[in-house]
This record gives sequence, structure tokens and C-alpha cells, in this order.
Amino acid sequence: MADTFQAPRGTRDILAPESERWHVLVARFAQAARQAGYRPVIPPMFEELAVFQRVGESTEVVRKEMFLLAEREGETRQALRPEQTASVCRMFAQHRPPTPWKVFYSGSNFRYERPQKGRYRQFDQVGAEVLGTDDPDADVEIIALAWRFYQQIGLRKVTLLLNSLGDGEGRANYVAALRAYFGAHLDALSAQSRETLAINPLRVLDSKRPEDGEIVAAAPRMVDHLSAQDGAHFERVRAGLDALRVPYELAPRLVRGLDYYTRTTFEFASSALDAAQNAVGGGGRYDGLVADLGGPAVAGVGFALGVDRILLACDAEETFGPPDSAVDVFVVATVDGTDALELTDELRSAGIGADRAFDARSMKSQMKAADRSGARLALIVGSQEQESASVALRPLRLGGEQQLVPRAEVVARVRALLDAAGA
RNA sequence: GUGGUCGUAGCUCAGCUCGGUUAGAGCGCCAGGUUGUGGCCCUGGAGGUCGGGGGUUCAAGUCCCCUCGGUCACCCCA
Repeated sequence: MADTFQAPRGTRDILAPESERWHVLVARFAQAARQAGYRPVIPPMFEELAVFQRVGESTEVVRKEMFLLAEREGETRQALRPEQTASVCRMFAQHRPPTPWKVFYSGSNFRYERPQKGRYRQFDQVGAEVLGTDDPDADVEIIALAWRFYQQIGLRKVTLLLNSLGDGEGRANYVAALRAYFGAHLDALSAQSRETLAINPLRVLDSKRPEDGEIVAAAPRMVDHLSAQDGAHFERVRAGLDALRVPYELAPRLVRGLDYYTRTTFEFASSALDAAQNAVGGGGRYDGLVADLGGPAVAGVGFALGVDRILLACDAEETFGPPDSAVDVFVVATVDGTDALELTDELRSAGIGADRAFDARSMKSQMKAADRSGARLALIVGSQEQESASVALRPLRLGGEQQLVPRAEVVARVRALLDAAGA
């Protein structure tokens, strides 16, 4: 036996019916975003490594999980994208579109990490971003867009966790306060947290290690260090969410894995999933990122939602099943197959879903295939029908008797039957 | 990157503890029963080098080692 191959580690093949729900999900998201005035962008799958390094030198994503492409002479180092916000900001810096620039996207990202359920090396996200304004209403619009989308696909056990990380002086003061606080309790911290502390004190708040629990819980809170301006911004975001009746929980310890976030920060957690993969989406404001990428100093806010995890949550909540994939009509032809070829083509051209069997199987076999296809109607052409230039029309999942119709009238008769049944 | 656990037909699994005839079941698939008609039923068939490699042994799906992959926790994140 020849060597067999399998999908690379951390990737998976998505077959129907899973692939069907996947497509519907992405289409629904696109529809929701377009309805809110967002337009699609299609960033490249890879960028110069430096673009992604801007999301934070201290993050795992950049330090250990980049999918680097082989370096070629005379070219800068490139990497597969680990997320798309950085690319969107690079696009903005490069093309300088009019603001506010409201965009959405969907597609795969790549992170070289150890795979687990709901965590893959190639994973898909849908996301939306607003660049060019720091109006808190934009934050609210973004959050509401994501929230309504979860609602629309039937997820009920999603919680919005909200925080503000502040910016500028307030943020600097807070980081200093955190550093001092954790520094004073060094021996109570886990070894890993002590390392993290040296790199980015904010991320120590993220620790789930039990020995850190107590000390993290008592750590100073960002909300107490916000500047007057950032505090007002956050108040306005909260008021907006209240006005839209989008429920949220304040999460003063919520920091996110990417360092570019400022001010509003949020995460969507599904209580239907295990803690390891319960983050079904997240986002926030990144007011300095475009400038970091060589663009103008414009503000930005956005989110990304994990397609794989959303579908996992849908399974857990038993919602958003695969769409009906049945074709309308199945053509059974036992004489020479040309009838099947022509009839299916005619039906499809008329906008009727049609399928057939191959390999000149027996009528019984073709009828079984017709049944399995889920078609509501079978069209049968045997030698008798062929001689009389007619087609037998047999209801499979419809009421009524099998009838013989003239070949020339088939499409019209099929349509009439389907319409009658559909109504 | 660390630790645990699992890996037998397309799918779900039995067999492994105490090595020993041609490795089984259900579902699915194909064909026949019905020489022109699906869903139910009956009969038969195809399909597995037991994830891969090495070792122990007269003998390995069963024991040992390595490796690949899944999965769970940590880490991190979507």
C-alpha cells in the first residue's frame, strides 16, 4: 500500500454537512455587516513579518506562534497572518481611504501552536473594524453588531465581558501600579507569572494558575486609574450598550492577548463550552496601531469572531443546524443516460435543483439514489417513456400519483408541482 | 513548549487484563430477492498489513520502546 496522507497537524477537512453550515454562517455575517454599512475587504494571507510584530512583541502569537515562510534572498521575512486586524490597519495606512472606514472580512488565520479542541493551527474568523474615529458610538456599534449576530444564529449562552484598558498616561500609571503591586508580592506569584510580569504586567491578570488566583483578584483595577477622558469614553460606551439593551458584565481583569488594545476591550464567552475554548470572539479599540504601521494617527475599533468555536457553541446549544441540502428533482434514466444528461441540464437552467445517478445503474438502484438525495420528485425515463417521448413524474416526498407527461412539458409541470408543494 | 489519555473496517465500537485457529458486530456502501420503480424486510458481497516503525517471543491487535495523529489540562487564544 502506498503511503497515506492526512490533513496536517492542527488542520482539518470540513465536509458536508459541516461545510454547509459554515458557508451559511459566513454569509449571514456578511449580510449583517453589509446591512450596517460595512464593506468587505480581502487582505492577503501573508504579510511582512514586521506587520504582525506590531501586534505586540511580548505576545505569544508573535514570539512563538508565527508561521514563517521560507526566506528568499533579497526579500524581507514573511509570515502567514495570525489575525487580520494588523492587515486591515496596514491596508488603511497604504491606501488612506476616506473615514470612517467600515470594513468586514472572513477567512483563515494561522498560528503555530499545539492543537486542541476548538484550537487549530488554521482557524477561521469573521470580523469587522471601524477606522478613523474614536467616537464611543463606534465601539457600541461594533459590539452590538457582534452581539446581534450571535443572537441571530441562535446562541443564547454568550456573555459579553467588558473592560477599558485606558490609554496614555492613565494606562502608564496603571501599569506602574500593577508592577509595584505584583513586585511587592513576588514570592506569592507563580514562576510563569513572574516571567510575564517582566514582559507585560497587564498579562499577569490573565493567569489561570490557581496559585495566582488570590493575588490577581486583589490587584489594582484599571477602571480606577482611567484618565478623566477615558473614563468618560467608557461611560459613554456603557450607556450606549444599555440603550441598546445589550447586556454585559464588567470584567476589570480582562486583558487580551494582543498588545495593541487601548480603552474599550471586550470578549464574548460561551457558557455552553469548556473554559479552554469558551472565547468565541473578542475585540476592542486599537488607537495607536495604524500609526505604528506607518499610517496617520487614526483610531480604530473592531472585533474578530472564531468560526470554529461559534459552530462548537452552536452544537452545544443545539442551534444553527446544517441547511437543507436536498435537490428538488432526481432524474432516473435507464436507457442510455443521455436523457439524464439533457433533463438535468434543462432543469438546472430553469433554476430547479436537479441531480442524477451515474454508471448506468439499475432502475432500483437509481430510485434508491433518488430517495437518498432527498429530492421531492423523481423523473423516470425508461424505454417506454422514451418511445412515447414522455417522462414519468413520480412524487417521492410529495403527495399525489405518478403521472406521465410529454417530454416537452416536463419543466413546466415540475415547476407547477414544486410550487404547489412549496406553498 | 509541559503533563495526562486514546488510536481495531467509511462511521460507532467489541476483542487487549491472563500473547495462540481464516480479527468481529451494528450502521453505511454494492448486488440480488422484485427481468421498469425508492423508503420496510430477507440474503449475499466488497471493505481492515488492528495509526506507523522497531523489539521481546516458537507465536503480537494483545507485552516493551520510539514515532505520528486525536483529545484533555496547563500555557495561550478565536
